[in-house]
Amino acid sequence: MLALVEVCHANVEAKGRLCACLKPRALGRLRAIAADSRLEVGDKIFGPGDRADHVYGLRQGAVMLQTHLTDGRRQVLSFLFPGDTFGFADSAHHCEAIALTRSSLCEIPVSALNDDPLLVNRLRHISRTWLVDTHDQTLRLGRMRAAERVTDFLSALWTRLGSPDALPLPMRWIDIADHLGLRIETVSREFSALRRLGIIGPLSHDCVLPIRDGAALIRLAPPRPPRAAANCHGGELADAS
Amino acid sequence: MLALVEVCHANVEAKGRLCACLKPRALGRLRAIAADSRLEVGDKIFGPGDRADHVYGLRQGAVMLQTHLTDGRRQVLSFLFPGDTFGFADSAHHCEAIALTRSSLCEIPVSALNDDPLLVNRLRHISRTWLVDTHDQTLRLGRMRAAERVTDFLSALWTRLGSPDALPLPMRWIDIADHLGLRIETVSREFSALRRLGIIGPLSHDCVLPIRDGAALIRLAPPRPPRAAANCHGGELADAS
DNA sequence: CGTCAATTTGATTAAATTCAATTTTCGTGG
DNA sequence: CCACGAAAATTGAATTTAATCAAATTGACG
Repeated sequence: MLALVEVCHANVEAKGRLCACLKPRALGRLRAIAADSRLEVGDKIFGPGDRADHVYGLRQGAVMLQTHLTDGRRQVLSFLFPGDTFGFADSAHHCEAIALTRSSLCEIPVSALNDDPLLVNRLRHISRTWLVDTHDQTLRLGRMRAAERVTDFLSALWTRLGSPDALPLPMRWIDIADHLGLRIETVSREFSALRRLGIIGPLSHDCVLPIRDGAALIRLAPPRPPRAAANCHGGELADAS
Repeated sequence: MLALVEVCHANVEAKGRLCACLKPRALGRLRAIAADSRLEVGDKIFGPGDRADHVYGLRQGAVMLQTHLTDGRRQVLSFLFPGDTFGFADSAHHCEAIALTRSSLCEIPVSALNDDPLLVNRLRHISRTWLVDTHDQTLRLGRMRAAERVTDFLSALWTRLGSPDALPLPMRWIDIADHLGLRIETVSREFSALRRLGIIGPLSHDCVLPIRDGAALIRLAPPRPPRAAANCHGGELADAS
């Protein structure tokens, strides 16, 4: 089964497709060492303190990363979708990874990743993408108001998933609230406002949000300065192939 | 001149000391390819869109990383101190690096870093440290109130610099405000409150903040679950030496 | 159909921002 | 060395935003 190839086509702007840009031979090696696993809703993939000896590629479903304060306050660090690669950490993980839906992922032992220079480069690229992404989130939390956080979150996700007609939102409001530094009520109010404006439709039974006016969604999010186009085939990857 | 060795001893918990854990031979190689540069207050090291062909080790002084929205709102992503390594990015930088004080740093061409597997590992370790750090900041912005952000920021910095009697704060209030997602007035009020409690002293002329009661500072910051001790000599570095 | 959980909506409150002065600090030049 | 002006920091209201409190509504599921 060509699982890893499927992953490659899963979504255009995934937070790192491990197998992207790999030549057939390297892809074959990767396929040989990757193990499959299936998850039910709420399953924990790893938690803080767990030994970080694998990286994970999300094939189907959705996952979130989160941390807690000891008093229970929670921050959802990010939502992961098919194609995303995660689990980067030193000896131990510092956050928790939870399946939002029934999911399937492939686990790759980090030891195996050190052998192939192409993969090492690929991983480096992915972890840099992660850093940029996290900085985006920092800006969102630090300098945007509630309505902006919601529209920016939605428009970023919409763009990342390739501007589809409907956005999968497999998480609950409370998860979005804990991601955006807001309360459930505020998230609900902002979604209601967007619905009233005709920008989004009502969330369907199967947790899919119709995007009625993507352009307006992007217009409502605070604009960032144009970013140089990141080319997956360029940069440090070139000199390794 | 043993600049990179100096860097190594600069501070205990730096956001990555590139030369840490290097054997003499590798250190020699690194020293051979590193270039020095000196910066004045406000100097830009790189900006968004600039080609990311070097990584930087801060030897003396202080630097901040920041991003902007087009309407001018700013987020200070992090403050860097001697020993910190920065500049990780794909082909282009996505944020701006500005010298807070007269500084000196060493520039290392990324091309040179790919040769030594020990350095590659070291860089991987550092960029993971970065990710953890950024996630800490996400939690701070997303789930802490103003007073907590300030005490958590100060106590983290205090710990990172080795619990000194006085903390160097070479940035202006506006920079701290833009880092913590607050306004200058709020930052000022919180510092005043801590001063009234006798936890900190008045900021001295040379931008040094006396820490009168570090234990109280840490007690006021919202506690995080205990984190597994990260050992610089352990983890993935072991299998490369 | 009834129950429980999640969401939505409204009213009130608390927190931080904004606005508005002052005060302090710092650099410059007399 | 001191005076002056500009910039930064402090402090005090007033205002705004989002949180909190409190129902009411919707929806999933047995």
